[in-house]
Amino acid sequence: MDRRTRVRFAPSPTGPLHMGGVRTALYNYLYAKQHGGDFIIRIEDTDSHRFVPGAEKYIIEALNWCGIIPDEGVDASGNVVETVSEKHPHAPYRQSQRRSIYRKYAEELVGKGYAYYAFDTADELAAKRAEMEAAGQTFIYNHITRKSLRNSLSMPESEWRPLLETHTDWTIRFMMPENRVVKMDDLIRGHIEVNTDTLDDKVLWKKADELPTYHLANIVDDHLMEITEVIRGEEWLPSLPLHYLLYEAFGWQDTQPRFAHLSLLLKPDGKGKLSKRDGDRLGFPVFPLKWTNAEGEVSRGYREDGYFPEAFVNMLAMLGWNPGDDRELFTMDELTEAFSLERVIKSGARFNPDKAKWYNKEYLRMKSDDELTDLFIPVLEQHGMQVVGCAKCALTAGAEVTVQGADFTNHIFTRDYVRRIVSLIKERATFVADFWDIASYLFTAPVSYVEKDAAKFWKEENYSLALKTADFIHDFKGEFTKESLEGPLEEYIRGNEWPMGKVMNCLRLALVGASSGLGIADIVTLIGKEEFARRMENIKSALGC
RNA sequence: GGUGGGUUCGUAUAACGGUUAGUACUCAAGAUUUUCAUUCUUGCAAUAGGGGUUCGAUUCCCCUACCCACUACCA
Repeated sequence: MDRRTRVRFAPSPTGPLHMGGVRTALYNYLYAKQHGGDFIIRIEDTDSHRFVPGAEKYIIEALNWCGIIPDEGVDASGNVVETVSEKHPHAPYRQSQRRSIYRKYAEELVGKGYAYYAFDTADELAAKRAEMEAAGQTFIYNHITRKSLRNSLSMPESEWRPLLETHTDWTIRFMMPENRVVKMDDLIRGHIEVNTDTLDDKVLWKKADELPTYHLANIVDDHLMEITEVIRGEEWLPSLPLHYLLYEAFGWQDTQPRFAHLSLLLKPDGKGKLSKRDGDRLGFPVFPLKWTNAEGEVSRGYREDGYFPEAFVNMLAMLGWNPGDDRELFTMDELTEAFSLERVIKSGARFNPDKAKWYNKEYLRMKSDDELTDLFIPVLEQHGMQVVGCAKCALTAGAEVTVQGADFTNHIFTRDYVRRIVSLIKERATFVADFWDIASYLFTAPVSYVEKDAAKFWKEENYSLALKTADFIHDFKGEFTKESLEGPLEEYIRGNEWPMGKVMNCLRLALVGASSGLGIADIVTLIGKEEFARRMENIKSALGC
């Protein structure tokens, strides 16, 4: 009764982990941490036909990026553990490497009369299914049909026993009891009852691959690994009765885990569950990390799109769960503290890309200027800018001593210059990459002027005043900082009774190339008088005066 | 078709059986600002439908509608 809490995330390496899968892993992780228990990773690769190279690595890397670190099943260098150790007592954690242990459990069920050998080929069954469907009926392999099919129940032992050796693709099927009501409890959905007559005799083990199917492997491993709660997707709810019956057949009811089935993530619009196509269609990632498939098709990832993992995780956590009050921003530790399966929503949650962006924006403004500067520097370098005065940057010899803040002709800037800009623009951005779009004019002079804005402001009655204002700024004798310039500048324009908006926007046009951006005092003190003068000359020759 | 699950503003969600049905995102308007953005204020907008039970139902029960999942020797 006082068992240590142990939960597991058991993905199938058939492709990149979908954000819904990340959420399932997250809820498992939060549950484990909250109860001071273990979070285990197990790779369910019993279907060799659907194996995708690289998928396993992707899944672990994705979880790692999200801060969802397994206690067991994956080692410190991110590899799935294959050999038993104190920390990983249930190795291997890949079902394909556990194949030897499943057959005996399947045979045990046959011996106890809970399962039987079946010799029908997949083709035969498919034909039968098609035949009955054509007649408007549904084929189910169950207590009614199994008598007329080829198996150890319908054939005499003398006939089927030799087939075990000669036949290469027989299976072991679970013998679903007749007309029994299975009573189940789900931590999220409550009590559920299902009559076994609606269920079929599921394949538990297949000779052709010498491997179990999901159902058997899952139950055996959950039992062996002492799993206490199974938190998984809603698509498993229909097989819950089978799983209950399997625990019963093995006599493992005492340690049977409790189950919680999570609802699915739905498309932002229309009907159905969220798919990769929705992301392509509506312009958002559905995968945590970028993924390139065998055909070379690339799927974008939240990481590459510039999302912070904390924001992504926070957003996912709130999709189908809430703390019961109005709080929306949570660190992983706070989520661990507040999480509860009781407050997980039963209905499907429609994913909202706008909300995901909002989360990132919130996290971006919580970051320190230094941290954001570090992230912005690579973006600047991609745009051909060079930043000096930081360990990470490639330093041109002597550059640090010669550059005073900004060198526009050589595109060299000090880290401090970048940091000052970051602190001014961080509230305007959703992603770090936005910084460039917002502030490129602080690194390189505008090469064109937005036509609409130019037409609106660059008129003689305005720019004649702006030119005089530019002279005033140029001749300003005080300390050339925003703080000391701003007041006198405003005073100067107001004192002359000039239209503030028009004058400022003419200057802004020259400095930014558009009528948007930071305050004029901010811009000129940042770029310096020299660059300011150059940009005034540029606009005069470009637009005339 | 069968079985199971689900249904509160456009979206995510809150509401011991008693609230003017709250909050956030989006959107719109206004204020502030030298522009843009930010910020602030305000607004738009929901209990799927029908029956019960009850003094009283978003909440409990039933029916209908709609949505989703499952219905493989895939997970």
